[in-house]
Amino acid sequence: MDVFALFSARIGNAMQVLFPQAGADLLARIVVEPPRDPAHGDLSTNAAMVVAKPLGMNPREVANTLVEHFRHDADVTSVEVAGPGFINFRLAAPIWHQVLRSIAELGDDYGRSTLGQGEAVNIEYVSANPTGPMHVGHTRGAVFGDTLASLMAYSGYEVTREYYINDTGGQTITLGRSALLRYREALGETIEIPSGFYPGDYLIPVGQALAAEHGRSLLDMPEHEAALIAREKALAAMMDLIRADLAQLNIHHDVFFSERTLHGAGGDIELTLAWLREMGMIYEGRLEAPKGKTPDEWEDREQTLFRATDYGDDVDRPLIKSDGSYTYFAADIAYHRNKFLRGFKHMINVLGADHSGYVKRLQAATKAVSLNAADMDVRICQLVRLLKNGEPFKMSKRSGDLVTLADVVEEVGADATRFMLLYRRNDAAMDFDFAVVKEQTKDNPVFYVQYAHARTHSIFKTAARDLPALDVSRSALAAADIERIATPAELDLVRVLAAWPRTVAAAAVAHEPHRIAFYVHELAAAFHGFWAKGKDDPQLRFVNFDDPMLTLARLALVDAVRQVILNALAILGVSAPEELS
RNA sequence: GGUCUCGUAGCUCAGCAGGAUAGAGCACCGGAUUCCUAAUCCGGGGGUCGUGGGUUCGAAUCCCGCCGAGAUCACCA
Repeated sequence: MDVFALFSARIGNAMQVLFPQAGADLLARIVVEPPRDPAHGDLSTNAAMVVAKPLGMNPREVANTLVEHFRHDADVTSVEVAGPGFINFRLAAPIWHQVLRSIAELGDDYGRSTLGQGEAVNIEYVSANPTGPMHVGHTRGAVFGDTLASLMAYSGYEVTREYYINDTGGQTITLGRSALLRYREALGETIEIPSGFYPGDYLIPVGQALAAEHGRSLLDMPEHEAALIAREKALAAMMDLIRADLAQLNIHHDVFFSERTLHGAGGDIELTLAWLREMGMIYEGRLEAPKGKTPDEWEDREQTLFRATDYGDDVDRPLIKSDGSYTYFAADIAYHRNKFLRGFKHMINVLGADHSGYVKRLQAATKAVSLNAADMDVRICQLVRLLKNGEPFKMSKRSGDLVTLADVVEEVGADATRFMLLYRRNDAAMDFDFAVVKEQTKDNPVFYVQYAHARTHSIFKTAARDLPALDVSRSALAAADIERIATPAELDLVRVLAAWPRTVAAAAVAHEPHRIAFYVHELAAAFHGFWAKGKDDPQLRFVNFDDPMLTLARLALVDAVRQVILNALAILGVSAPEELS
């Protein structure tokens, strides 16, 4: 149950009855939300202010009419007009008790919704080039995309997690040639790796595998042929490497889409270009050189262009290179048409900061190939600056100067990595300080939240120790006399729990998983705060020797907190240990 | 030069599809431990929300100009 949704509906209905002259579009602007200042009550609505002016009425007059309507509502203890025309509600205890029952009943599903109405969403993230292990730069987008996918799935969307493999083009040839050098090395030659090649150690096993499989036979064929064989081996090995890296953060994709399958005669690129041509979205023309910074090798030539400007892009985009092959973007248009034809009307791409210039053309492509039937949201993850005690930090174990994802996970663990990366908005650059992340104090939000969860379990242990006769099974908790939850401090905690469904829905709509991280931190704080009240006032302790029934009711509250923390951490992909060592 | 993102307390950041006196953590100051894990809690000081306009009953939030920081700019993927 979502109290805000409940009252939003009730207030909407009341307004419709009381002010039939107000249109549906006007009523849609009414918001029911928790006031920023808790002193103003539990719920607040702007209904009167929204409606007043268009109806030529005084806001307070409208408000008073609505207040009269709710004055005798049993679920409302007080309702009053405030400020310029806000209406503040204070809800009766039974409403909060219903929230607790609802959490117990729904369990893992408390917060789950049908917001997405089962619509298919394709979320593409990571899509790192298969030329080496994952580095930190990829990690933020990987965690963000994975969590967004979980969030959307939890909110009723049919989510497909997709990875686009760039397994064609010049860099893959370079990869093949680099692997070939390692092959020679495996055969006993002393090699030197020229600049422009991939120098990382991670290609050594690929060279060894090639030697084991082919003996010396690759040496007898032309380099470019041997490189193609080496390329296949290397690509497969790199994808295995990347999958293993992602698995360390519990990130998995449903679909690995190979760019290569788009190419070739009768392939998607060819079909898409033919279709675009038919639709008049392609023409032959010239582009102006970019102003300010003219590339050295700029060549003014007539080329095949996609009318991206018709769909909001800044310039039209080339589709065919001077050597006759397709541009990367041509493949990307075909790829997004492929997504659309697979039934996705909602697409989300998670990209790194270096792709910010790519957003408009991607959206243009999506609009064009779907004839405006699909939407594309591009979430840019800004840079992560690695620090150690405030100093810029570099580690390198596996690949040149880069800090790898595996390095980070090894250093701070998967939970901390995920949580810290999610405890920021995606579109702001962030610092990631290893020293802080490794700390096990309240300065570290991961441990703060996990500790709150562990504490809920610890309370149950205490209860079992101190009141061994008390039945605290699931069914006993469900039958607890929940009305005993009545002090203001307890109800404040329930209020935080009540905000969970609303928080999830808002985060899903906005595509902002960080809100989940902030919420669960807030819930942990509310819980720790209530726990500490038991120090000053033993009556507020969860476990009360003299009153087993009150204890049981309080344990039901603790269980609800446990459940909601668990639900939030599940979306974030962070584990919820029952005790911290 | 174009485009995109960001600019909120000394520091790191929230601010929920414009709302009522702008919040949290760190740091700083002062408290709480015979008692459910002090891995925690309570209190205090500290901000012209970069800046100037505009829209609105109402702007940190939306629009425009300017200043500053970062990213990016055909034929790489």
